[in-house]
Amino acid sequence: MSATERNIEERGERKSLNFIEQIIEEHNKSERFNQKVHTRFPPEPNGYLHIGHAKSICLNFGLANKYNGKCNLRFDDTNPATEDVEYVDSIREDVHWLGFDWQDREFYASDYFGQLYDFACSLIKKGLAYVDDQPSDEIARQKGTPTQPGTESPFRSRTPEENLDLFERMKNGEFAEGSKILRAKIDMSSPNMHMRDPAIYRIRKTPHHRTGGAWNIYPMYDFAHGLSDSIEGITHSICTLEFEVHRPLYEWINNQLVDHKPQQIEFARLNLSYTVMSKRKLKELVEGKYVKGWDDPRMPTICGLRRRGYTPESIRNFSERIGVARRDGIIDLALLEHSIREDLNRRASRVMSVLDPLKVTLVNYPENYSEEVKAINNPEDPEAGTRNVTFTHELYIEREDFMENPPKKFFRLSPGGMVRLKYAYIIKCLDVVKDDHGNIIELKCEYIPESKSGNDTSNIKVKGTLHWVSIAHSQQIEVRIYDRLFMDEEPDGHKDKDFKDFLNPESLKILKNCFLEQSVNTVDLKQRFQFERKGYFCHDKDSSVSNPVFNLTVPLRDSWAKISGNVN
RNA sequence: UGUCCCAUGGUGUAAUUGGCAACACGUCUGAUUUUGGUUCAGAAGAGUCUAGGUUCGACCCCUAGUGGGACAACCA
Repeated sequence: MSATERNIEERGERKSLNFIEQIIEEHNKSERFNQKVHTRFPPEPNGYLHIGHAKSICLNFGLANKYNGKCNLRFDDTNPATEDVEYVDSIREDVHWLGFDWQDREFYASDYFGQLYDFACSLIKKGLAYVDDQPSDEIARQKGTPTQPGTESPFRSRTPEENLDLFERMKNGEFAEGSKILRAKIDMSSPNMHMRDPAIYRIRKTPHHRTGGAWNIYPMYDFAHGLSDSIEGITHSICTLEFEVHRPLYEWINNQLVDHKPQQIEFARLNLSYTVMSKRKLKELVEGKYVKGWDDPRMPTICGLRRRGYTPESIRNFSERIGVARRDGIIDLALLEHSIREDLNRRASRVMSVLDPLKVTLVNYPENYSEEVKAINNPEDPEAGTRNVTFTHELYIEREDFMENPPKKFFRLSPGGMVRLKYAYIIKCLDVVKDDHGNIIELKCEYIPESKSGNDTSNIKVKGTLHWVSIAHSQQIEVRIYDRLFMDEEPDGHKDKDFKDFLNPESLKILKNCFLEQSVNTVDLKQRFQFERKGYFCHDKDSSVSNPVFNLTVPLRDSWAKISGNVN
């Protein structure tokens, strides 16, 4: 656990409990679950996990951890038509990567298909479930509307014997998909639509990714979920707000069939500004090639954030900070960015890289000479030590660090102006070289020999310090600059517009002419870097030996951008 | 013309009913700084959706209203 996490936790323990913790502590007082806390994270393996899932994962595992309980990983795989092992693997990887361990408790709703079938039979025997032969559209019609009661199915009064027989034959594959369905017999006039004889088992002849062709019928979510929770001894079944209206059904089913009855608790799902979070929309972005895949660094998926350079710790801190409640809202993306900056500031090695090079020639520095200057790897961490960087008469600086006609508060390089090259010398700009089109292509500068970092006797005070690389001692790299994927705070919050209308055309900029100091070995890189004065970067999997690629994780805060009006 | 949930600075969360409200992010000042980063010091910003009620006392309890959300998949 990090110092930040500990601080947050201590603050939390000293102060208030979130509403779920309050419920748990009430249960502990009343001994409802014998002081036990057992949660589960129940993804459906039909898509990749995103930052919203991370909130749920941190919540479920975090609560278990806090109350000395356990948290299971359970795949809610009751719909073979949409699910796949590809997703199972990615989910497993993502939960692990986030830092959580479910030990030997990796379960699948499909593990319980046998038991679930038996439970359905008992429901039938109790006269609380029946097989309906009507087509789905007819059943839907009879459901009524939220304001009008439904009507009862003509098959509602079949005898348990007949239902049992029919249900068994459904299982045996005697009937076509959609021709019959098992429904719970509850109340067609309930104000809660979910209580109007909900479907609990349907015929599906699609092979299941785990049970293969063993089953011709599959339980519906409402039937399988609560019973799976009960089977696993879950005490607190935490889910998002949209399941709130399912809670009466969740409880009805468990009340009919089992002794151990978990408590379902709903919380508001995470919404992040400038992004979309629904699986459907993320899938649309991937399939429509608006992004390069589920792990595109612009995606809010766990794998996308990972590739972007986010650390598990930063995501855990983020979920701690956003809290948990029952009202929906939108979290400011700035909070996520703050979390990763905070983490990377502490641990990322600083290196110098020029992303938009402008050549600087030091006219008074010997041509065939070079010196090694000492650079600090991480000012936040003395243990990180130092490294040497080579200094010569031909350098690159950042193009934006020079202005021919600078505004007042610009304290970088300009004609006649002086600036320090970090860890090296102060230089003075003597001349601006332009091409035929008037573009600046080079600066002729002189260096001040007495100004060398470490033993500066020049007595010159400069306001700016620039990063740089020696042209002869740098390596060319590709840098991918990412910005928010959407230009609107709530891209899916406009009734008359498609969320894709707000796609940011500049969400990815590929810079191929960047130069990185030689000290960095760009082969087989796992660590994250701060490119001085620019931001945090990580090595991308698209890298090759001849073309190293770095992703921008997040830029440094930039108060100059605010002053100069170049705010993102 | 229904049922249920929600409502606290810009954003997100707090506040054993009992000191006109705290924390984080964001914003703004200033200091430090060989990263316009970090750090440090400070500031602005809500009187808790509205109206009643209970109470000596309400962000908190009750009622009504308003606003937002959820609910009619053989999805989860």
